[in-house]
Amino acid sequence: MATAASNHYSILTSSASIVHSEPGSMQQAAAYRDAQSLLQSDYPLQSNSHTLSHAHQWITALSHGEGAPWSSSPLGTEQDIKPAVQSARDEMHNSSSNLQHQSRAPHLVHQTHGNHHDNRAWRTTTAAHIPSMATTNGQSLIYSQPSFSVNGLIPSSGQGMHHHNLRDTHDEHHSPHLSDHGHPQSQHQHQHRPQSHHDHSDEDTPTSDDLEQFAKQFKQRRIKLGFTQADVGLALGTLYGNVFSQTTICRFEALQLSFKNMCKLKPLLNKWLEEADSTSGSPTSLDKIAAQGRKRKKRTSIEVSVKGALESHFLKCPKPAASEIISLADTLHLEKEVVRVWFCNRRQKEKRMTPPGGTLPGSEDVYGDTPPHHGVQTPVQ
DNA sequence: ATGCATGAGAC
DNA sequence: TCTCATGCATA
Repeated sequence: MATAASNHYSILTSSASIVHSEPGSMQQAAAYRDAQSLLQSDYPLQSNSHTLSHAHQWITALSHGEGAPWSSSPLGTEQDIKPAVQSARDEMHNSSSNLQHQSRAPHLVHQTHGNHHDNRAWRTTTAAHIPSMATTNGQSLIYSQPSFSVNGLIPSSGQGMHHHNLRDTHDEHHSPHLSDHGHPQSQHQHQHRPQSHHDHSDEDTPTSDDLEQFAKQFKQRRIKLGFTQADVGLALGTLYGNVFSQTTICRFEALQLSFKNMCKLKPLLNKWLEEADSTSGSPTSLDKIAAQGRKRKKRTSIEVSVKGALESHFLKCPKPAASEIISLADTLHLEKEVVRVWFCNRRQKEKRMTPPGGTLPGSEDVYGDTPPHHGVQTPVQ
């Protein structure tokens, strides 16, 4: 208890903290129980009436908001609209995606009309040509890259050493190559392309199905090849100059990133898969970079009860005003900053493709619906 | 695997 | 001050 109040900054000198991410992780978050887990798994503390009403709210939002504003905005405000609209958009986005997944039959959902509300990152241009990969997939979607040495993958044996661009001092900014496509979010990565190019079947915005499929396949292969999530993250660094952490790879596999982010990472991971596949057989030596000391606020652990309080506030008001945050912080005996960040993270969580949470087995039929599609149940080990 | 945190960029 | 991408630290 009394967390937060006494946090200090720890100067850590620890080294290589992440070297193990067991290849045998067998928890596959059942992908689409969205609303389910979203409403339940997080805070079972709340009453059902609460959760249900929340869900209902979403449904309402959806029914009247078919033509999502962000679905057709060509350029400019593709990221966010306005605070007011924003929240509405949030809910709509979620509800729509949730509902979509719930009510849909195995596949065939996208296409049909060029506008599925699920998106905000994939600009509805056309999502009707992708299924080809979703079903058979594999690596038909690799785009030609200059040419990267494989040592990004297999730093080991014959290679000796490689230069990994340290990500430790990440405060500088990610990496040189990122500037390639501008900046992460609001820019335009490569999404303003009408269709001038063809050949690559890859850059097309994938559908949520595509992403799900790919993520699964990716994980399988990765495991089969004996790489950890951390390995992949590092390999991407050597291949592309963008190092990613175990966390990010993990979230990708679990579809816990935003659509946009998923779309951005997919090509990279796909490329990695290709490389890894072609060079499978070679040994892998893990060469981890020890973290350098860096100041970082100690992670505040918020008590369960306090979390519950925050959560209920969130349900009422996902975007509390500064003053509200302050009073809340005061009430809960937390730092204002902690509360603020909590809400930010909470909102962000709402926007993920698939909410985290174990999705309790057995209690999922609340919506009379069921999981899932993909007729190919690949045992993800 | 995930919770809390950081920082850049957009309002 | 928010969003968004990302990751250290930790459960």
